[in-house]
Amino acid sequence: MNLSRAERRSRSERRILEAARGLFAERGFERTTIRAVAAEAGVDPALVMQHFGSKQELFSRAVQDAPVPEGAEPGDLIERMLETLGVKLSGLPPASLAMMRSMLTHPEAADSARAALGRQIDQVGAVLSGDDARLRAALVTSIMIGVTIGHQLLDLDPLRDASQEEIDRLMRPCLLALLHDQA
Amino acid sequence: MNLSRAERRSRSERRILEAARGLFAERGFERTTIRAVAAEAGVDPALVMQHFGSKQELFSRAVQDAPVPEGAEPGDLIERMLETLGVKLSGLPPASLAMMRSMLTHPEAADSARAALGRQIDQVGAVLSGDDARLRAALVTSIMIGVTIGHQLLDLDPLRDASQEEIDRLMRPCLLALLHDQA
DNA sequence: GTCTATAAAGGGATAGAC
DNA sequence: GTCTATCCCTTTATAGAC
Repeated sequence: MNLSRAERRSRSERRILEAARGLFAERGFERTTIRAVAAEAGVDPALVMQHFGSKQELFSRAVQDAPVPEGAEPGDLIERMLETLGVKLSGLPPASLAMMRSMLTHPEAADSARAALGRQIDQVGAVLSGDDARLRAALVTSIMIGVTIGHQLLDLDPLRDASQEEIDRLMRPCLLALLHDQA
Repeated sequence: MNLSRAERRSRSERRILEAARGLFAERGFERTTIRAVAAEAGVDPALVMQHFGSKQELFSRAVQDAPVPEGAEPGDLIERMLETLGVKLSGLPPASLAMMRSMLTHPEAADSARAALGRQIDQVGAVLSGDDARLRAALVTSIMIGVTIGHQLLDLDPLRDASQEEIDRLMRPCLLALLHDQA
């Protein structure tokens, strides 16, 4: 039984996007080639272009679902933060990894990241009180990025070997010190 | 009065290295071209190759002085840490920026960074007590990376606008919570 | 819808003149 | 020591056949 054009098309697209996410996450934008994506997806390089028009567009589409991970709504902010960190340290979605991997070298990725992080900072900042609310929010956000990079992208030994509970336990007072109201 | 060959050579080398550091710091390894380095240094592209043999070698030489910033010797660890952070947030040397900028996408840079960070983690860990000394050291190190990236490479608004004293004041209890002895 | 062929550009590296 | 000229490979992107 044959598939319709549309079915085949969207099936190819999905496979290409998946392959792209994986490679962008692994190698970053510059070192990922259309050819490699096509090979990984088991299709022809020209097909990738046919579907997405350009490498940049492919990147945008592959990454758009999950910019840099957000998800800090009011509530038990710290617990939410740790929860998010937990997600980050276990199974951060490939799209987010791709974003982070590329944000220091690819200008467009940097812009997206800045925008996404800005939103997150605003969200967290809105929950905090004090003149320095946004600054504290920015520091917390940066800290989360640092731990995520150390763990997921640089693969630092002690972080890789640690259980999530341990990291939780150690990071909680640290985040608390930064988020807790103070002059 | 003419300069000797050796003098001219080392003068060129210095200018090339300076230009390379700047561009690697700004754009990362992949997006920095030999041609651009040469233009920035006001020399011929071929001369760059003549001096350094390959782009990779140029990168290594440009970055070797200051891998990822270390400098955490025993003593008042936290104050040292903050001091280092202060340096990072004001005038981190271009070589270190180049290193950080490239460490997520350039495999060789990643290796160097891992090694340098590993040394730093060991140093900090040696000062701490408890089974989780190394893990705490790794977290502190990652935090410093995160704040530095947010400030220097991503240029997050609240961090750019903040004074060093403010950041100091906010980060101190945060680092203290992580470094202070506990079960 | 997918592939072949190829255009077009960019960039690392080399040989040799000056 | 430095520059000119150039090779050659890689990669994105396009045109058109099947």
